[in-house]
Amino acid sequence: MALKSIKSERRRLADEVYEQLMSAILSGEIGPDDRLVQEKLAAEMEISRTPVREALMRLEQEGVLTTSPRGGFVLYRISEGEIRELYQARAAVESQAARILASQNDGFKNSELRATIEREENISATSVEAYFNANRIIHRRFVELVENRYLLEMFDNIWNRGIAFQLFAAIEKIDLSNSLGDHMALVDAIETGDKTAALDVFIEHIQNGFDLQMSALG
Amino acid sequence: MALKSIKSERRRLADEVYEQLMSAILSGEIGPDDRLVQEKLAAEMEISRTPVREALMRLEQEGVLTTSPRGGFVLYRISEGEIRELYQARAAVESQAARILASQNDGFKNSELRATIEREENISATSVEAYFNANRIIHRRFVELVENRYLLEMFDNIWNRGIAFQLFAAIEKIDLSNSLGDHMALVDAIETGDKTAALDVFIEHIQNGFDLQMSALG
DNA sequence: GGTGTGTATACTGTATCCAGTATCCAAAAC
DNA sequence: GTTTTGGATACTGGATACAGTATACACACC
Repeated sequence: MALKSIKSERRRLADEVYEQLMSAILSGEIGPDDRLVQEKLAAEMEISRTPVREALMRLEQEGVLTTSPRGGFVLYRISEGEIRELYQARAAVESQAARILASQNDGFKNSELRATIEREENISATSVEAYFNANRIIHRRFVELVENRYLLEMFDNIWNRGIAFQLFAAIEKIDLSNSLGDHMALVDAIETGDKTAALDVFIEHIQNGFDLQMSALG
Repeated sequence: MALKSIKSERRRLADEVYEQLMSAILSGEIGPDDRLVQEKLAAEMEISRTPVREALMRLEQEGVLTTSPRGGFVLYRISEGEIRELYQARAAVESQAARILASQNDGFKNSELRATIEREENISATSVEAYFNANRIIHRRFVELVENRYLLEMFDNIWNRGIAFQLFAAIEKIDLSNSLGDHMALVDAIETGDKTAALDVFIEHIQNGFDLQMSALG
């Protein structure tokens, strides 16, 4: 007899709320002009304010939301300077991931990366979110393969902050089809086994993304 | 008439609790065998459970605490594998900081770094915490000077996780007096303006710390 | 003595309640 | 018409109340 544990890791209601809000933000259902008020949300979801409050505060702490002076929470409006900082932080995490992958130079991981890129860039998506997601999945895969929970956590943390504006995709979507070569080139660099080269290529790739972003914003 | 704003940025009670707990952990007042129970803490601090709960959950989310099966929270016991990951994450953040500082090669910042190292290593401290703190301040200064809030946030996040074990100081304290040269060498590398060299030196420095840590544990 | 079962206890998550504070609006004063 | 000001309103943070669940302990049974 081998019964499976049923308890499915004690889920808090707040987590549910958190996820719902996150996906509503990602899908654009919640926009920059929406004010999120505890009471309203609680009523809508037919639960009490307590778990809603928790979820909102967590999103605030993560930099996705901010308190509005009129009460309630709104999407955090990132400044131009912060965008630069965010890209720098991204570079730190992802380039270090690349460096590690290069030093491992694991054939299986490399082909896994290529497969992911292939798969995600072949999606026939038209919406911005779809592009954002594809790009995110590709970049995330590099970090996942390092098998370092903290790096991955930092990665998610950074990308979540850009979520409301699809920051890291706003431009890349324009020519995502062209960028296939770019992403593959990242794997190429890793495959040389040259740590420094791999790191540099990543930093450059991200720098390019930043430049495009900036020129797009004006 | 120029009156100063009085409102002193709306402080939440939960923040107070958070800080008290954090410093109690840092000072060792709260040890690995202590169980933190909402009701008890609330009673002790003479407030309700609500803000206590918030603070505890925040510490849990940050990886400092974890829920005990018997209820309550306890210090998160980091595994050996996680220590490796944590050092890797540190390397990502701090080496990228070094890279940026090298590219700026700002004389003022460099001397600021030297001053900090000088100051902190001259403390005549005997306690582990004091050493931990000095080391933390030194390393933090590098990241601060990059003026990137996300990098700094990641730095704090990482170091907070090691807090309960004074992870990053456990060894360095042994020969902190010898390590003055080491830290100064970091600045030297930055001062060459060679981005890659600066990055590599940092990675190596952190790697050394990890090796020492491991040999001490194992 | 060891093993299983029922019951008390401890502690949590969620709901509700209460009090304070900031915002908004509209009427009064200039 | 503009500014001041009193008061209603909206919303939050914190306290309290409630109910469910997991752990621990003691007693019964073999």
